[in-house]
Amino acid sequence: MRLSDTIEQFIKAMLEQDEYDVELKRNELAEYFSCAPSQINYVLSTRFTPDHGYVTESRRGGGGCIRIIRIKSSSQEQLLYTIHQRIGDGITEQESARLIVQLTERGIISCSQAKLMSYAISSQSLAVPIPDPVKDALRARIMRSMLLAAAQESEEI
Amino acid sequence: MRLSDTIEQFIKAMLEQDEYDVELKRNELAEYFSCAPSQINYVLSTRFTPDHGYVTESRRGGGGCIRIIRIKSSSQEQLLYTIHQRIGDGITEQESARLIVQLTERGIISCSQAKLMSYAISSQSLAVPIPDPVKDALRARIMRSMLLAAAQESEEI
DNA sequence: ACTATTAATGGTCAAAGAAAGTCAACCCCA
DNA sequence: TGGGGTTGACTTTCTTTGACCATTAATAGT
Repeated sequence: MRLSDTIEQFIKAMLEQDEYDVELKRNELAEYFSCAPSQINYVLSTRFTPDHGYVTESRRGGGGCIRIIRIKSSSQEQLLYTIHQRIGDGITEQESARLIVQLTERGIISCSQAKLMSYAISSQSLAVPIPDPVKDALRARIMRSMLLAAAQESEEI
Repeated sequence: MRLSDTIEQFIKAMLEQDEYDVELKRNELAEYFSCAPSQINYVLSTRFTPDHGYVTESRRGGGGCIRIIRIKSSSQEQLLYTIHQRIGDGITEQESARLIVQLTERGIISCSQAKLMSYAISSQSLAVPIPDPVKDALRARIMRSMLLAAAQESEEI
């Protein structure tokens, strides 16, 4: 079995117990598996991405660590996945607005969240000198991030 | 846990009780935590700045001490306005993070809103090929928009 | 009283240390 | 033989410490 797979399973086992999230030391884990620390990054970036239903955070420096948060597989996550598909590499303001309305109507996100999202990706917000295609790409990224944040929220209840 | 974090929490716990401000002896505190006195300065300068919602004063010489004051805001609208002013033409991810934490701690925005904002202006979101200064400008615009949205929310209550 | 000295504080800054991130080269097997 | 897996050199970020500096209160000397 590949080392990466072993590490992946190890982390998933940790998440089984802790349920919601897990904190780990990159160097300790690398030591434990006798591999290069960057191997851990590889595992995270190939198996613990939002697409896989996870978000990661980290801190450098003394006492630093990596935190892996699982987004529960619920109807929310399914929806997020779908939306993920719908957003793609770029999205216009109108398309975003439509998505936001739909999500609100289905009660997946709150009105407060909807408003924040709309404002965040409004043309007002993005009124900086960059080409339109880049703006659409940017809007897509911001939307994805915000939906991820919302997904985490809906799970913490 | 990091020493700095421990000291930060210790000070915040003191502030909880006294509500408004706290006076402490740098050397005593350093002694208590068995660290270099300058560690206290580090904690103050990284976690108790005006950006974090605090100001500090100090007096040297015999009987000298450090005073940490929590900036009190007259009203939510006032604070939102102030912060709005503080954003200017550009803002980094870290500065934004500080603002968001401050607003959350004061109960002006919810955790849900805070998370959404953090994610919206994360470097992840803004990972498109544009120069850093433009990113900072963009982040400023998005932050302003989102704060505006939040302000409208809190008005409606 | 007035000044000089000393002791008691806190401040600054740069270097060392302790993580994690990045990236490109290599490795290997289906 | 091409794409996923592995490694290590280099970078970035955050923390901790210590040597040296600045200021002030207390005290000693006149």
